[in-house]
Amino acid sequence: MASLQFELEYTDVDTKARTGKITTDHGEILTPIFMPVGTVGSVKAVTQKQLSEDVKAQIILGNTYHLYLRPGLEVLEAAGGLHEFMNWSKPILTDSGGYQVFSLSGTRKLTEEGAVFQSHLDGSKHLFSPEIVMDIQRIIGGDIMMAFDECPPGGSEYNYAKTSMELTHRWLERCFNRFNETVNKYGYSQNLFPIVQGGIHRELRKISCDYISSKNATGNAIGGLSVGEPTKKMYEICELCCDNLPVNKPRYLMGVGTPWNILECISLGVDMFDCVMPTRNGRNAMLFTSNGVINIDNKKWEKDFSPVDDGIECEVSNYYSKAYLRHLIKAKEILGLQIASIHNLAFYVDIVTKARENIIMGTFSQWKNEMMVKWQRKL
RNA sequence: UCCUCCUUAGCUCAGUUGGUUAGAGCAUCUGACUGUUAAUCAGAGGGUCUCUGGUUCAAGUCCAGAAGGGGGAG
Repeated sequence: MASLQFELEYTDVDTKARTGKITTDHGEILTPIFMPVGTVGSVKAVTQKQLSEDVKAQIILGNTYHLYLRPGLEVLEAAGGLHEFMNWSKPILTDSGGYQVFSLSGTRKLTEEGAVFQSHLDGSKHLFSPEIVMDIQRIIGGDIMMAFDECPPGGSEYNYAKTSMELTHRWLERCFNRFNETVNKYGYSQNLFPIVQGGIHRELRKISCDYISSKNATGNAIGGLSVGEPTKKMYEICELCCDNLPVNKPRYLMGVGTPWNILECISLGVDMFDCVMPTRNGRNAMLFTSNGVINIDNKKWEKDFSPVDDGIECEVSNYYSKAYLRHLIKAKEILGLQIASIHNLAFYVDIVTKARENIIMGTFSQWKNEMMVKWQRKL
């Protein structure tokens, strides 16, 4: 079984956008790609069949911290890994818990050794060291494992960002050591992606990019963005990172973002995205559509029997009406959450698919501008 | 015909012994949500307290009528 391969295909003439093909033991991924987030082995409100057939997802995420706490490693190992456990035969990427260092900062302690989390489920304490996180991800069995990093808040000043980045780098060394001295458990290869940090400080990001690149990993990630910094800053740092990471390896921008964030960052050279927004905001009645962003909760949709979105190829989006979906959401029916989530995810996947097509056709820049104008128009 | 209870926000209702700008839930509308502790959170608008008189320094609160409605007795 071979490690992940990345084949760079087309590069846009006007921007730094590019298309490519990632090959894993669970199949191919065409880039740019958006990866639905399935934290606990479930993309909330969406079945695996719907993910494949309606959303057309090529790869999904799982989360080390959450899966470790529940169902736990015994169950995951007995199941034969997360693919088997959840019946998902396409690629899986597992986040390391580095984001939880940020999002659960109130219930964890950081040391050189690692992070001690206090479980949000029962209050019990758990050490996440780079080594332990590698071991856990071996058991979960994702095709792509993420390095254990510290994700500092977006506003962190230089000194903190520097200290944090250096810790992340030392942890990275330990991650690779452990990764290299262990093997996969289920017969297919796993890959370890290191993560660039450095906050919003250009010089730190440059240092981090160089260090991360030196690991010669099969793919590289940009972390620590979309965590409170201004959007302009995010783009600036994202561009700097893309410029300083290997050209012939996939670049994964973690946690980003809105559809317009994604198009912008594709134009800067990002290949892979993931974000909770389509599912979480969908559950909160925010719909991303071909005609703009709408709040399906509003009374104005009460008698609008037109499809949720007929501008994308998704049966669910084409089939159900806005009025019906509004009714379901208002009535707090589970089906409403399902339709909203499936639609938003399908829209996200559609956006990156169209981005890919336009890059190949050489019309990316023009198409992107048209989309940007469209999204500013709120229905 | 009599007795009794009710009438406060679009809806369903709280409003202590009469005492600051009359509250809640839902609904409506705004925000927020970016490697998920979130089917969540935050906020705004909206009321001649059914009407007419009266008592009182002061009435959604007390009194008398009227109107509409619920229940009961003939």
